[in-house]
Amino acid sequence: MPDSPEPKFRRRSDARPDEILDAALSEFLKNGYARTTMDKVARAANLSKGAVYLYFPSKEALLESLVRRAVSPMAARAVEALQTGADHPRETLEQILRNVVGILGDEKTLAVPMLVIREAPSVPQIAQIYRDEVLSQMIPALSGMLDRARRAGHIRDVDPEMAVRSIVGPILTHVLLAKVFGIVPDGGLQIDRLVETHFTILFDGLAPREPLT
Amino acid sequence: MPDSPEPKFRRRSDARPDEILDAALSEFLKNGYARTTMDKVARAANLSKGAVYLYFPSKEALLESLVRRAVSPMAARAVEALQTGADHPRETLEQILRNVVGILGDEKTLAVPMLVIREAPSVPQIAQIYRDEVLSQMIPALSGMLDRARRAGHIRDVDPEMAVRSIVGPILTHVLLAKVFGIVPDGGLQIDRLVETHFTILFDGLAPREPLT
Amino acid sequence: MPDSPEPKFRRRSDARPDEILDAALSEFLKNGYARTTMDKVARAANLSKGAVYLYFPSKEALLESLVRRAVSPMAARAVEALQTGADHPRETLEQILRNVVGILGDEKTLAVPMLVIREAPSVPQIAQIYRDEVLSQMIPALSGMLDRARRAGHIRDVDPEMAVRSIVGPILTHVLLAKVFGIVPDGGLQIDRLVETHFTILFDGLAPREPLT
Amino acid sequence: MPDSPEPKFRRRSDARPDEILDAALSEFLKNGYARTTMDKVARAANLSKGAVYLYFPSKEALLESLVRRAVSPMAARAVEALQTGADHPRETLEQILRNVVGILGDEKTLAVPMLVIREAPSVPQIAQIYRDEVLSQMIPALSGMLDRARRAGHIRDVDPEMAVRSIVGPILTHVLLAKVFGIVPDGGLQIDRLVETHFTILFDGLAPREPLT
DNA sequence: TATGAATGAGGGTTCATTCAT
DNA sequence: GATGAATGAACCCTCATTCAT
Repeated sequence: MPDSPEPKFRRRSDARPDEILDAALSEFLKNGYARTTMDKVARAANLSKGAVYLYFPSKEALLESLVRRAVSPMAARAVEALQTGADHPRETLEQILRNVVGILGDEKTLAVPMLVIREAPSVPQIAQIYRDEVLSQMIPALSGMLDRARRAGHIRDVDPEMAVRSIVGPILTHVLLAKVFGIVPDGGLQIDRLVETHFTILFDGLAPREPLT
Repeated sequence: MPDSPEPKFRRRSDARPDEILDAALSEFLKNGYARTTMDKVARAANLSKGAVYLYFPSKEALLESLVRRAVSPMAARAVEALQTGADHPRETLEQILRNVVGILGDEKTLAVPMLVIREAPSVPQIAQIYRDEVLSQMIPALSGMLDRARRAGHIRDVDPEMAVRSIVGPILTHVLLAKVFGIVPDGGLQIDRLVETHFTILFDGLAPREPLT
Repeated sequence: MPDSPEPKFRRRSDARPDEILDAALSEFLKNGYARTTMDKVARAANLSKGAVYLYFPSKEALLESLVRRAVSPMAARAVEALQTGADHPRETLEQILRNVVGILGDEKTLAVPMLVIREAPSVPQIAQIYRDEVLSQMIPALSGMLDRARRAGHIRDVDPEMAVRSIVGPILTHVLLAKVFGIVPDGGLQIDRLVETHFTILFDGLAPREPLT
Repeated sequence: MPDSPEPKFRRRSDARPDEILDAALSEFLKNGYARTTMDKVARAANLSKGAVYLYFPSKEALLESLVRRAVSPMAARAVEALQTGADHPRETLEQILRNVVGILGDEKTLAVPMLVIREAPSVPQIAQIYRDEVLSQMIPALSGMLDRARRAGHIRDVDPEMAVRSIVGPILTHVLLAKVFGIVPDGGLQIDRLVETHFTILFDGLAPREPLT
């Protein structure tokens, strides 16, 4: 990126807002929303503090835009998940989880949910956005699918609403342990190992085939 | 007008620090660490702003102490879990999870982990404390127990380290959905419904006894 | 005021708010409300910026308090004016005007109305306060008195509401010319000369006793 | 999409500065000088922010030019007033006051003096301009005329310099009450009613022809 | 021990002004 | 001439921390 000698004024970047959001996301993740100054965000985007306000009216708007930007593709995935393999059992779930796992590989996509979890209590709007745009679509899609699978006899008779927690919980936990507490298995995140174990348990349970106890 | 109906001799008590921590926890929970002023904490503890500094040298020390205080009993439970039902399978896990679930009912105990998750990235000490004092004991205890159970043939051949995520994940997720996003099943948290479903899946899996696929 | 060596913390001045208001008034008059920074006000009151906010929640509150403080004694005078010499003519007016003129001598009392005139368009509250607390009492009092005097035959048949403008107008103009434009008669404000001329014209008019034209 | 219905050849006109001044005046009136941004002025003149700086070097220059522009015709009127009705009494004054009253009807002409009164203390230049170009001509003209009238026996023996305050004061007051405080007689400004009362008092005084007191 | 007035270092935001295009 | 993105200096206000009492 060899700008000749620090061009003081870059020109017409329609990309500006996105650049700023990227910078903001990175800074917010590093120190949290409250501890991040607009100046830091600006500098991370190679801009002056004032310039950020040409694109976003406030710090909160920055956070909100950040979430909104990430939410659209997620909503799309949710709808997709809803429409695919209607009442197939294992394959559908596997596909959905592969999707979810794909997210984990992409730092930037993962970053937003992490941010939302952290900041939701102080900035309820973003919790609401996330809930309305992502969760309120994803969760019913999942539990709906589980319910259909259950009625079709593909899975056992479980409470679909709660079963959803069993499906996403282990993965969420794995990520939280790693990102928040730095608890990572030897040799990296090892998502594959996680997913394999998760699936084994999810479908077949821990109990041996011939119940012992 | 020194309020006469107040207890006659002011307890110069050693309870002061604890009262302050209680107040701090309650305020931090309401608005998050960053948005809570020392003055609010002080007033919630029926003290003046300056007095808080007689017991804690800084706001961050308050947070750290808060975590440290909550961590001791948790560590104890972890050790306990480690020692009880050595290699029994289902019963031990059930007992442990009942323990965990007990925590969920207690707002105050739950509050600290929530706080840690939120503030960990900006205040690495508390993440460290929590990891060292709680997680680093609890997780190996769990996975060790799983490993023993596996070797004894009580459970199937799964990766113990990952299986831990499957055990606590659904519960953690349930709580996060509720506390962060306000996603609560009709009729309240319904921990019992959660646990029942969780156990069914955890031990027996989703797949019907006579595998279909 | 010999403070030994700059006592960093002065103690418990119930006079603080008044000191701050005095400082604010002086600064506002010098440069106008908008151009005066809170820091300047604070320094003029020998305080730090933050300390001002212990007494007044905002810059606007400062201005408003300023006006309110000045308005109370004025309202009192208005009531007084209303009650004195019911329908006497010349003497009453003379007394009232002497009152008004007394104000002109006191820089601090005069300062507030000047401030209000300047800032009213940008801070409508203070215009409202001044109108409600002072003018709405003073003007009807004056015109009421004129009306009674007229009915009693003590003055000629003039429109009382408009005549009020003729009574206070010359004095207000004299002050505005001096304070705003620096147009002062040789030898100072010379209020006496003003009042004498004003009264001559007010009661007897410019026209010679035996009309010439 | 260069708006086609717009006039075909953009007037690169010399009218630009005047348009900008018109816009500035209108905006300054609405919110005061300090609260008006250059951007608002520019937009009100259908220009970009930067373009305003092609015509005026600073915001203050805008204000100063505004005053200067308004001052020329006023000075002309003053001179006119000075030369017409040399030593006639009532008629001359009446004519002059009609002139002044004419100004009151024109919001735009009135606006500048109002602006000057507000901003004078912080922008001494404009006070000076106004004083030098308008008041320093108008006041001596008036008092000179009064002096001549007095010596000719057309009016009584009053101090001409102070009598000037009696002439313009009531009108100025009427306008200030209305514009600053919103104190307007029922049914509008009613300048005619004001002038009639003012003249009656100015020439004949309040006292009954046969003095009572 | 306890108070709370006071400090002072920012933080978010605004806006006059500049300048590459 | 004209634009509008960009700057940067303040400004208002907050709040953790200090300290005389």
